Amino acid sequence: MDKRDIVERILKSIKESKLEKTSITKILSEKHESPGSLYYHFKSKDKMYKEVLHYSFGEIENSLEKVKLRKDSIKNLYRLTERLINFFEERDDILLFMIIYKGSSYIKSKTDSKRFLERFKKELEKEGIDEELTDLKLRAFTGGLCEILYTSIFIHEKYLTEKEILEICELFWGECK
Amino acid sequence: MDKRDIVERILKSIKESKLEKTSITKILSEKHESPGSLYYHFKSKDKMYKEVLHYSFGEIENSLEKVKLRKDSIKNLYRLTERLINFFEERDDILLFMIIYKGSSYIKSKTDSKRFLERFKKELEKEGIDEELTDLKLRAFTGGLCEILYTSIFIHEKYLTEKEILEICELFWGECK
DNA sequence: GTCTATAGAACGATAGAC
DNA sequence: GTCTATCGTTCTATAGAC
Repeated sequence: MDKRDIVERILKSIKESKLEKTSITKILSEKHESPGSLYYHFKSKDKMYKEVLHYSFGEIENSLEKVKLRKDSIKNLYRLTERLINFFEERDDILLFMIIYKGSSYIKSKTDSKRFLERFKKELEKEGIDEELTDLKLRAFTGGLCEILYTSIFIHEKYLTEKEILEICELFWGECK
Repeated sequence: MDKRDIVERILKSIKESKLEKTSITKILSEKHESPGSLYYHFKSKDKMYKEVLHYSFGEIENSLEKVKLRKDSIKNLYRLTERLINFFEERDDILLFMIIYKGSSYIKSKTDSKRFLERFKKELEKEGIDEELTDLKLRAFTGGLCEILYTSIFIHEKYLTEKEILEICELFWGECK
């Protein structure tokens, strides 16, 4: 058992049992382990959840960093969006956590600093849109995308079609010339 | 104490203490009441949360119903959006609940039937957009709007400016001619 | 319809052996 | 680094008096 293992188990448990029913007792009892070993790695449940948040943001960033960007800006936004969608469809546990973590008492910090959005931001800056509008757009994008993916994956239980992905891109980034 | 009172107290507690720390014991102890009276009104915590969801959707619907619609469609979408924003700024407890309820184990139903979106849908239909795209747009709108409002109200602790509201409308509904 | 009292389970966290 | 055992608290829910 290591930190990463604990974080992954918390994500799994949240997806299956939601926030209130995700407990230390529970994630241990599955594999008949003991709390002692868990508290060796983390001092408290607070610290565990903070690590879950940090890990989740990190995974998204890592995934986006693999996208090779070119010089023509709009296509870059399309590529980044596509990758983000693929990531969340693979890691629907992280998707759910991204949506609901604001409701957890274990994450008290008011920061919502989504560093992974920086890559999108840089592309938008190339187009010369003023910063305030860019931020608004990016918040609309993350919120909107998460809601769309949540409904598709968890309610309708299917992935987005290529057509839908294209429509999302056009909605937020404009038409691809 | 009646059903509505209990629901309001749960919303208040979630806003202040988040999901895991919102308990029957807690919402009672504030006013030194007893669990007996609470369980007279609701059979279980599940039922209470279901009522919170139902009540929250209802409040949004009631608020939107007061918007007088005219024949020119785009302005109607603007008016509805403005009212929705005003509502959520007044009822930030309901806003938070709308965002995070998916993470609660007490709300097991997979329905996300947001009836309050029907009013927006009808306006979009007038423009002759196909239904699939309309649904996508509406999901993007709700998710995006909630994320924007969450960041503004809970992180930056301020309301949206008129300019920002206009930009949101333009982003989702196109320019107002 | 609200109270007191309490059952019975689950929780987070710790101490100390190995 | 993982184990067993357990402390003290809090939880949902119920029974029965008023």
